[in-house]
Amino acid sequence: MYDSLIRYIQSRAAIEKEQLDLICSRFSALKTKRNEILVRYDDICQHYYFVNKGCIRLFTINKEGIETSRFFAFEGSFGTALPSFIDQKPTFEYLQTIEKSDLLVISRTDFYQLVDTIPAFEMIYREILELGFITAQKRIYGFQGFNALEKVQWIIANQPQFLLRVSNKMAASYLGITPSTLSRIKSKL
Amino acid sequence: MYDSLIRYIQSRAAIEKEQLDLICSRFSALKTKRNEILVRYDDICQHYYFVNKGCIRLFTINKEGIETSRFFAFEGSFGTALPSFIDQKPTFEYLQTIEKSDLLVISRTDFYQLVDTIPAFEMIYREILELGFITAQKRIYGFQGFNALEKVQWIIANQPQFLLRVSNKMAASYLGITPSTLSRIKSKL
DNA sequence: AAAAAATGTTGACATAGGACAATCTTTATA
DNA sequence: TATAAAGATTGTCCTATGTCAACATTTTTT
Repeated sequence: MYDSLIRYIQSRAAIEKEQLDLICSRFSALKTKRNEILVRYDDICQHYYFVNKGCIRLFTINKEGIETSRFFAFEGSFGTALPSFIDQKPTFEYLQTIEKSDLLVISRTDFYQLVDTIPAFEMIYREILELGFITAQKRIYGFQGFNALEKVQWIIANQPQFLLRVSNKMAASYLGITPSTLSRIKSKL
Repeated sequence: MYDSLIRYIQSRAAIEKEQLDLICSRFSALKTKRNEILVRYDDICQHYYFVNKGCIRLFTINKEGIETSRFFAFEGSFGTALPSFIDQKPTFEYLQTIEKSDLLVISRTDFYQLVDTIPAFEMIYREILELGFITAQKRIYGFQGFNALEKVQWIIANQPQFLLRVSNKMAASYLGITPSTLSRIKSKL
């Protein structure tokens, strides 16, 4: 059950077995259905999730009812409504599993307790933040000035599995284009 | 000289005078001219900058010679070419002071040494990353689906001083619109 | 398995904002 | 201070992509 998480940690930091066990002991298993909502608009996010199997999606719904996908975490990666998790303010977004999924969950309290007591875990969190920051930067500046075709080519180059795993509608809303436009572009590739 | 930096740190973490002095001792003063380049395209970023006075800008120039502004740091904040600073890969971007500025500079080596030895400093860096992450998210998702007018309104609401401090050209390239469009919008506000 | 709902595709049309160019204004340089 | 260079503004025109609608396909529910 913890195999993937252990691999994740060991590939990023040298750590003793005892501490690794301590970390794992703070995560519990959670099985979810397709389209199950984990965090709602007004919730304050209290958990960090690790995806063993499936996929979680972070998204918003605006006043016109249009969904915008913000972030996807696939197998072997962490995800949550991070701004709310950090600041403990309402998320103003939704977190869901878009497929039947196996997750590992840790509470915020336990998470920060591990961050504060296990240097290797602190380092891993710092790396998640650094990487998240860099990814966000690339997303902003990669997309700045890109037209629809270039955005699609970018996502194919950077996350080859993305268009295969995610519905057109979700993919389009992630790329900031309409499903019609994405459909037209795909037919010409 | 260190007043602003000390205020920055003390407002974010409880810290003893001794450690505060140690931190300050690792920063040295740097006076720069308007449009002085601090980091070039092929450089690997080796310094973190704190702005006492003036403003630093991070930007790129694409193959057609068009500049895109990525980030601005004004008085009392930190800035650098963070992805390169973190990963020690070429920046592929430029860092400059857009006005005559007074900066404090710390080397990467000293910076990470402070992160690893002074918990309060580690916490501040983590906060910078968390905040940077949140800001980047807001920038992405705030702008996703915004038209030009909404982008301008957003920047006025979120960084009121921005349009006053920064040239039209730089502001437009930050917002991902042309100077013409920005000009037209401002005339209708 | 049938019916209903959601999603995907494709066409016709409309429009926001980019490209380019002509001034005007501010800033830099000699 | 004069001249040159860079930036800002505004007009005209054009294109990428959005909107809306019709139909096709896939998924969900009964």
